[in-house]
Amino acid sequence: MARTAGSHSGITGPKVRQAALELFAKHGYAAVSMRQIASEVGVQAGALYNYTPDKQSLLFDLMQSHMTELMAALPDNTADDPLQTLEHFVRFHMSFHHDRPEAVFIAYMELRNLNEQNFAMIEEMRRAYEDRLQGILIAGQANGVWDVKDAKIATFAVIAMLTGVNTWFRSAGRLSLAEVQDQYWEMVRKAVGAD
Amino acid sequence: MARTAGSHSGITGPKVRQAALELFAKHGYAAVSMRQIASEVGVQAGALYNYTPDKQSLLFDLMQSHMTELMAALPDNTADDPLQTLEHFVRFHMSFHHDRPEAVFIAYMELRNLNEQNFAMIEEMRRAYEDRLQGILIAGQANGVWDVKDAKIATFAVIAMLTGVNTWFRSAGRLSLAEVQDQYWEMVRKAVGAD
DNA sequence: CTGTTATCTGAACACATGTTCAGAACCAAG
DNA sequence: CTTGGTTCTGAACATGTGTTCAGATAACAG
Repeated sequence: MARTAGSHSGITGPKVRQAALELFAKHGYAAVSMRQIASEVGVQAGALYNYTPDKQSLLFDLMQSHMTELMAALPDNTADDPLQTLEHFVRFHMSFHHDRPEAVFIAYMELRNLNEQNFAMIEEMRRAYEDRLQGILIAGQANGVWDVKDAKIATFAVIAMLTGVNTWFRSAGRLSLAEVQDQYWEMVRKAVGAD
Repeated sequence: MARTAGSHSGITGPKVRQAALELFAKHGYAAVSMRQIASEVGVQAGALYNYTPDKQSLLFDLMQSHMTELMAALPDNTADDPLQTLEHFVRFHMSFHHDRPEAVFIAYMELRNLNEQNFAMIEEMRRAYEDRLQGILIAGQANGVWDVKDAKIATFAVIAMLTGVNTWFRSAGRLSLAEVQDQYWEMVRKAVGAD
C-alpha cells in the first residue's frame, strides 16, 4: 500500500540535503561533522543515516544533482546562429550559477573530497558541459562568425571568466545581474573576435 | 629508540612548510592532520611545534608568503604605455601562478579556513594586487587605448580568466606555457577592445 | 483501541584530532 | 670528556570523528 507511515521522511530528507549544502559551502566538506548537520536539521546524528548511507554519498549526491540540473537546464543550440547561441550560453551560465551559489561553490571546491569513482562521474559531467561550449565555439569558427585560435583554450577561458562572477557578485551591490551579464557578454564577444 | 637527528632547525623548518604546502594543496587544510605533516617530514607531531605555534599559523604563513612574493614580483608599471603594461601583467600573472600551483591553489581554496584576523590580512593583499590591474585598466581607458565599460568588472574577469589556467594547464600537455600566454594575451587584448 | 512500521534517540565503538610537556637524544663548544 | 642548548620522542589529555544499533517514539491503518 501507499507508503505513508509514521513520519517526516518527506520533510527531513530535503532538510538534510539543504543543511549539508549550506554547511559544506560555508566551511568545507572536511570541516563539517555529521553532528553539525544533524544539529542544523534538529535531529540526532544517527538519524541522518536514514537519508544517506554515509557522508561521502551526501557530498556526491549534492554534486551530482547540481550537475544534472545544469545539463538539463542548458538550452539546446542546434537551431540558432552561433553568435546568438554563444550569447545564450553566456547569459544562461551566469544566471544559473547566480541562482545556486552554494552548489556551485561545492562543485568547484570539493572535487578532491570525492572518492575515485565519484570523482570520475562528476568530472565526466563537467567535461560534457564544457564540450557544449566548445561545440558552439567550433561551430562559429567554421562559419567564420568569429576567430578563436584554439577552441579548447577559449572554452576554459570563457568558463573561468564567467564562473568567477560568483566570487564577487552580490545582488545588493551597485550592479544588477542583467548589467553584469551585458558586460560579460560584451567581453566574451570581443574576446572571441566577433563584431 | 633510534632517533634521526640533532640540530636540524635549518633543515626541518623548510621541510615542515613544504610538507604543509603540498598536503594542504592536495587534500585541503581541514583534511590534513598535524600527524600527516609530521610523517611527511619524518618527525613526530610534537616536533612541528618548534616551527609553528599552531596549525592555523602554518596555513596563514604559507598564504602570506605567497601573497608577499606575488606583490614583490609584480613588475612596476609607471613607465610603459598601458597596452604594454597590461601585456606584461597578463604574462607575469600566468607565469608566476604557473610556477607555484600549490600555493595558488591554497590561496584560493583555503580562505575560509583562516580566522577572522588572518582572513582580513590576506584579503587586503589580494585587493592590493587586483588594484594594480584595475589601475592599469583605468589608465588605458583614460588614454583611449581601449574601451572597458567598468574597470572593476574587467579586473575580475581578467584575473578569473588567467587564474583558471592553473586548473587545466600541464607542462606536459600539447601546448607550451608561452603559447598559452600568447593566446590568453590575445583574448584579453580583444576583450578590453584594444586593436 | 491494537498492531505495524517508519523514524528518531541515546549510548556506544574504535579511532583521530590539535596540542602540551617531561625527559631523552643529539650537536657543538670548551 | 663535560657542559649547555637545541631538537625530538613518546605518551598523555580532552575532545571530536563517522558510523552502528537496540530500543523508545510517533503516526498511521484497521
